[in-house]
Amino acid sequence: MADVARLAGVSHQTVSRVLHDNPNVRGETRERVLAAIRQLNYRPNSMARALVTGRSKTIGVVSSDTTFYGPASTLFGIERAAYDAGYAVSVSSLRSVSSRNVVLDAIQQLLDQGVDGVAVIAPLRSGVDALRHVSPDVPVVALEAGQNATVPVATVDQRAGAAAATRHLLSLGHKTVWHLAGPADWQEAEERILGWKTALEAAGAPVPPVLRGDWTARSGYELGEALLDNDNLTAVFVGNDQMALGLLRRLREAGREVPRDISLVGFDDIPEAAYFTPPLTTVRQDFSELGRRCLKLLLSKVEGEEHPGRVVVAPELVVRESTGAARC
Amino acid sequence: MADVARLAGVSHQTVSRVLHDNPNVRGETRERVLAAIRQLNYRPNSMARALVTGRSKTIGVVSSDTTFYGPASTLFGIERAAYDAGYAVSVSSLRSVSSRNVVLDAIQQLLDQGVDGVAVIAPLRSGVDALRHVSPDVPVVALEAGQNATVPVATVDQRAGAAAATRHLLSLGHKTVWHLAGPADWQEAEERILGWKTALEAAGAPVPPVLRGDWTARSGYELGEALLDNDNLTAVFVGNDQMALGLLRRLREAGREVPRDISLVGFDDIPEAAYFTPPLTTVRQDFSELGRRCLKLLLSKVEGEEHPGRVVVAPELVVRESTGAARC
DNA sequence: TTCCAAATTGTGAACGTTAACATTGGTTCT
DNA sequence: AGAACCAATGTTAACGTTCACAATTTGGAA
Repeated sequence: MADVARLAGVSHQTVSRVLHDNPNVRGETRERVLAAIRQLNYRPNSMARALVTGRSKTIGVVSSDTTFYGPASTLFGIERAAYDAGYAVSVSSLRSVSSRNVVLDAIQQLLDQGVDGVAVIAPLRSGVDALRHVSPDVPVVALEAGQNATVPVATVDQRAGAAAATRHLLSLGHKTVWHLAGPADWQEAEERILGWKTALEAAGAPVPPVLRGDWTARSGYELGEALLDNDNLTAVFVGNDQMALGLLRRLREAGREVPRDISLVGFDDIPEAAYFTPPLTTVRQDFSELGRRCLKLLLSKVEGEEHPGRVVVAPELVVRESTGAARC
Repeated sequence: MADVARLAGVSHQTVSRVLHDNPNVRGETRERVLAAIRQLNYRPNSMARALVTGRSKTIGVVSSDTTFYGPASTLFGIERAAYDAGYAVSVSSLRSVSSRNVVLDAIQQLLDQGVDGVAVIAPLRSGVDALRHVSPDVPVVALEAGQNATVPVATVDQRAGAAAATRHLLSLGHKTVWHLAGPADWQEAEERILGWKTALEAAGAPVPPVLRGDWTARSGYELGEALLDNDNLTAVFVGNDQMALGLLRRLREAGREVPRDISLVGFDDIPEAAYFTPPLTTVRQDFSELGRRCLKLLLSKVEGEEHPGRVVVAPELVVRESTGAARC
């Protein structure tokens, strides 16, 4: 910067002013500085800037498992939103969310690293619990966390999605809908159970016991066993598309045809869902929108502005061919 | 830091020395400083440190499409390796790799942001081409780039994987193997074609024309059409698992059974592959290993050390139920 | 004791930027 | 004409580290 100033015959401060589009610079001077910048191929040093301003224009994202479709898409959504807002993104993925300290440590590490704020993709209960221990003045927002979080939350309305899926099946004439849920410590799994149960009760339908999977296709396959024992089974709302895939496979092996014998609804709308056999009816989450809203929330918290404690994105039921009318 | 020094009754430099485990500090002094650090809950400012050392202990990753399984896993692999090496990771995902400037701009932006080095997940030809224009002294390594790159490359041996898949099918008695490839501008797609073709030629089998998909299940489904026209078709090596899924669906619709009528091999081993109908034989890539090797390569380039221009990770054929002996 | 080397600690100046205030010169107003 | 302002620019001091030395203390050997 000193070099640029010297070449342009001005002080470093004037260079700084040109860089910041400060209006109090004569047009001719500005041109001279700009020319010097180009000639020397000068790039501002963001570290020095961050050091003096206390702002790094970087946000941190701590994510549990970036190989799952949901977290990965969420991360991607945040990244795009951040880029558009002129922010860089630093990620920290946890190998396990076992102890609550893991989450807190990751946040602290990101903060030490100089990020302006942190978004925590905390689909697990334990992760949400950890957030209870961050002091309210550190700029942290959570994604996919439940109601009772102490930090601002951006989330897709899981309950509404589950309810829509359940109502869809009921409206096709099914007497009731079984539910193959995700692991108990996943917040989303609980929300989906709640939405499913509420919809069932509202329709006066019996509420079957909840089956627990672990989101993998394998668990969907294995839980198919328990489901098959039951012979008045005609409709299943599955907690995510992968498990639905596993279940689909198990049902086929058992000679049950979808949707003729059994109707299935998944959750997530992974890109492959439209190519399952049969194409899967599922609930789509808009991760781009979620990322945008999350970032907006985070930045307003960084700026210390007024902000809502919770933003909610609506999911969308995508009807394909895995659901059909109940057999009489 | 000044506060810590004051509280411990030493100079700031001594605090710095304690922080760096410098041996020339008396044990008792070290304890006093450590106590002060704890008491004040002091955290070193990484910006200030980076400013003076010129090292930020951060690497950048530019990635094309983090929603595809390959790039996402690669990113995750790098992140883990970086974490273990004490490095933070800053990501920059491109919405499109259309123009070559997009890649260069992303690299420059990361560099401006202060990263020590950049790993480019550049599966597209255009991305690789862009790398030709980065000067050899900027610490950049590419992943999944081809042979003719001018920067160091870490990659999975696509050719070996494709050859293994093809040989597996030939060994089951199939007269030849068709190939459903990825888009022409994807480096990996070309490498897989090359491996497939080489294996075919080595076995003296005829080489059918290459079919081009775009990695999505949809394209696999649609290209099934062209494949079905051909009636001496018994084996297909598909460029990735998603397309295999789509093809699987198309074959089922056409009444062709897998593996009885047609054998299929995919590529990637996505978590769902084991739960396709039937479970998919595929080629697994070890992304953790790739991430580790890539990081090692990048860091040695950052340090200006001696390093190999190219590291290669071996893939692994995973045999499941989508492949069987050719019908006589 | 006396002195030298090693071990320990301290000092001042960087790193590259922005913030706050000071200075200059030219207008405008009275 | 003089004061008072405004626009344009410059000056100095931070920000929180590390680096290169300088200064002090310590422990033995002479």
